[in-house]
Amino acid sequence: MGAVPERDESEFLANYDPRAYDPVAVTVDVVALTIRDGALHVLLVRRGNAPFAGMWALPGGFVHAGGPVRGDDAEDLPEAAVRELAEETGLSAKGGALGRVHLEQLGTYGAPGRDPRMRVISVAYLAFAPELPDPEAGGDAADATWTAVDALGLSESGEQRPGTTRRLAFDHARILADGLERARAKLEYTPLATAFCGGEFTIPELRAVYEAVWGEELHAGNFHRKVLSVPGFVESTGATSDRGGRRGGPRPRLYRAGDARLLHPALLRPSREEEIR
Amino acid sequence: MGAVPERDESEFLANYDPRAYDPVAVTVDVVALTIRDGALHVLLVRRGNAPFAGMWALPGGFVHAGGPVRGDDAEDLPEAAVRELAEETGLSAKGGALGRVHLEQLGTYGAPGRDPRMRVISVAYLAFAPELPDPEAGGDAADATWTAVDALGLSESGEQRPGTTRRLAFDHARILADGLERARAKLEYTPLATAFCGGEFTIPELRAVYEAVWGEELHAGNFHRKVLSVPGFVESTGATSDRGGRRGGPRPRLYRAGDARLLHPALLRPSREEEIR
DNA sequence: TTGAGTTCTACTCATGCTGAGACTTACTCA
DNA sequence: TGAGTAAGTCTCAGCATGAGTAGAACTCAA
Repeated sequence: MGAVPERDESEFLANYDPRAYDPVAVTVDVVALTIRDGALHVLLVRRGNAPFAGMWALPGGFVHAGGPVRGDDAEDLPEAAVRELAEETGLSAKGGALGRVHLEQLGTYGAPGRDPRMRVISVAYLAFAPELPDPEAGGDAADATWTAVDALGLSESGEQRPGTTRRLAFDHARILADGLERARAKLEYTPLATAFCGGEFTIPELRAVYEAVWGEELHAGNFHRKVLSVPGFVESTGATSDRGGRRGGPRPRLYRAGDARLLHPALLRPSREEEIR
Repeated sequence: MGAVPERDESEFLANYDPRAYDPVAVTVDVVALTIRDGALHVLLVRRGNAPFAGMWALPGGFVHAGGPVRGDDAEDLPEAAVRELAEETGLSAKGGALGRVHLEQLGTYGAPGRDPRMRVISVAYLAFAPELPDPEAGGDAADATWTAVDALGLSESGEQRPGTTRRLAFDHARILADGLERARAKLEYTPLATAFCGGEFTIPELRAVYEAVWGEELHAGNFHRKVLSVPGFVESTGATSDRGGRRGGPRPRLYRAGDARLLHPALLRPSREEEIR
């Protein structure tokens, strides 16, 4: 990063042969999450090509490395993640529906044998999106849909329970489980729940995000107090929603995301005794 | 992960040519941290070969992919991290000094141009170690030492301040900065500070770990109360240290790590107002 | 040997955050 | 129009925290 190579490195580089090593491929896979109908959904594509043709998978694909074969189109890892998301779903990357998604690196999965073709190292990304239009399949994907996470029968250990109809290819069940756990944790100490909402939202809508991701009901009054008391979490627009709740109740006020990057104090999920040991 | 390939995949795999893509290399780099003389130290090696020969770097190297060139020695990513750590430092991996280190994945760095040789994707690991013997250089390393983190002049943005003598190769300053921030955060909500101590330790020793990593003095009384009140953080051995503090004071009692995996409630670092916005 | 200085451990107290519940008000739907 | 629902505010008890005090045990130097 800004460091200057030594003098005699040019000679070294001229004689360097990358083909002297065993080949490895690098892919990106994206765990894209959104809230639909009050439930957490993940974007899945149906694989059109081998391996695992016909099974469901996270959107993703090979990183453009840049080099002699395909030309000098080297792309950075987050770029590759956005490109794959756009290609396989038909959603437009810049300014379009994907413009406002939060994207962060989740982890890298590289166990030998996880891809039958060759040694593949997959860098997984996690995306939080407000409600997006239905995707259109493209690229390698035969189909692409938002799928309710609950319908995938994921256990905490990263496997799908027997009897689940929509089975995931590769080690994507493990990656998705890790992504969900990361999302649950991030809601505690960052304001990223607002990334699931549109530009303006109500506190009950924000609470619905927490309830969908954590799978738990929260105390409405305490949640309200907490959100307003954490500095920079939300800021008031002064406006009021034009409708009350679905089944009655007064019209909630509208807020937008504040400028905080961390919630302090954090908004901890209730009772996680099981996870502590 | 347990999924069975479809019937006609064998034909597909027989015709698959991994060389049809631009070559990418995958490396692992390790941010190995320990406490020496009350200060946080990181393991650095002096590069013996180009690129960046003579500069300091995190221990690391290429992952053995397995395949036709080098033989079927495919290794998983954490394995590669432990192997590189052992090779470049002379510390023995299994049962030896490296036997009790905590290892976790930190993140993956793959910007085009970060390595002048070719497109290199580096998977970084973070290791927490109790006080280890001085390393012996090996492998590609011309030298290997524990270096005080404070001496590297790292800014929060992941760059070295001008005037720092020991300059880091590649984007290793960025990786190290990310590793330090991860370590600081992990001490808050996990009992991993105990991984910096030996098998038995005193509460003042544990406090010294927190103070070294956070760079802040803690209130001794409150720290003591907190550590003992969090369930599963430490358990008593019943024994007492055979010496008081360096400059006086009663002999502290000895504890060992408990069975908790998360601290609840967390042990938050004081006053981070700056980091919130 | 003694005394000054240090530190472990335990305690107190004020403050602030949290969970649980009650209550008022405003809205939807039948 | 009335029953049911939910937003927003409030109260109260319990717990965790930060800050300070105090006693006892130890090291080190005079």
